[in-house]
Amino acid sequence: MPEHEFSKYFQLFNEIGILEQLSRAMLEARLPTGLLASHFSVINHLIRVQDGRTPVELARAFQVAKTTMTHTLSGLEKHGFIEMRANPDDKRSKCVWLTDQGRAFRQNAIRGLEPDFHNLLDALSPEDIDATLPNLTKLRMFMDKARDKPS
Amino acid sequence: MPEHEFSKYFQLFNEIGILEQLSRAMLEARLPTGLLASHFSVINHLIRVQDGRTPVELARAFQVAKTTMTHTLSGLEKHGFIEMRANPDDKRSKCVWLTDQGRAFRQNAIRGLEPDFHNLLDALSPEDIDATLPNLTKLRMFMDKARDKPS
DNA sequence: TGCATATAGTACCATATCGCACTATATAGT
DNA sequence: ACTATATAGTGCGATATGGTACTATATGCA
Repeated sequence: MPEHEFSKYFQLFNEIGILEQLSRAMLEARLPTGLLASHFSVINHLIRVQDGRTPVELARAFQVAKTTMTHTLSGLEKHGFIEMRANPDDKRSKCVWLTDQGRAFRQNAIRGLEPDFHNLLDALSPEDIDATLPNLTKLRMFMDKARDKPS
Repeated sequence: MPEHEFSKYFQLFNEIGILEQLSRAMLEARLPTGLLASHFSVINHLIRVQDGRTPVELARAFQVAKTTMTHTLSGLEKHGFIEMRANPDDKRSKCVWLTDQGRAFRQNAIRGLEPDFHNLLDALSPEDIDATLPNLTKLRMFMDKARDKPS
């Protein structure tokens, strides 16, 4: 692979890394003290795919260690945003259910982000996003699929 | 801001977050045990902007806490990849200098990434990157500029 | 010059994340 | 049914990162 081509992928991942940091900071600035992007992401995921997921399913979805997910969930439970109930299908397992407060937490965070996103209209139009997002999705799906294969 | 527009920004940052995690894992798989993406990034930055930077300059460049950078640098020093020398212009301060081993560490990591990037050709062509990268750069520069302003 | 304030680096503590090991339960093969 | 193996969740220890407070030095201003 020629240097100039290598460099393009390198730059792409570099921008992605910086943007991740900036966007995480933007989100966390809108969250109550003690709550992080990881907490929001889990709640948001439970809304999207329906709650009742098990901790292991969530850990896989976010590609974090099981123990990390246990820790994140215990924080969410302490805030009353989720409830852990027994899994009727598997006595080893539990299911995670959203509470009304958990749903409200998500709504408030999203409402808080709206002015931030509004500001971004000056930097990147919705049409720009339309031109960008499909490529990122394509790359993400490929890397996601490839992640467990041998190198 | 209408919901479908809000949703575009939301999806964009979601993809960015997932891609950051996947690409970090890809990089770290190519690094020697005990070395993380943060270590590589600092060495890489020192190559790009010339070494001799101070820890505070590096912390600002990566937007991490000063203490985090101290910790990362101490790891790099332990591996013999950098040297910390007194700053002749400021007795409070130090300068970070690359060693030959530090430069070799970067070269090896980059060489290791080449097959990974090669595989990505199937997912995202260099032309796709050309269509994507400028938008990401635009967004990153805007957010970077906005990050210290009041909301 | 002298003093107030700002900055660089670090020690210390809190928390997030991860890997390992363990228990309880589930699943597969006989 | 029995046994071997796999899986779910958690306790524990290690490390990465961030915040606070401190010391030494720099800078700005009277």
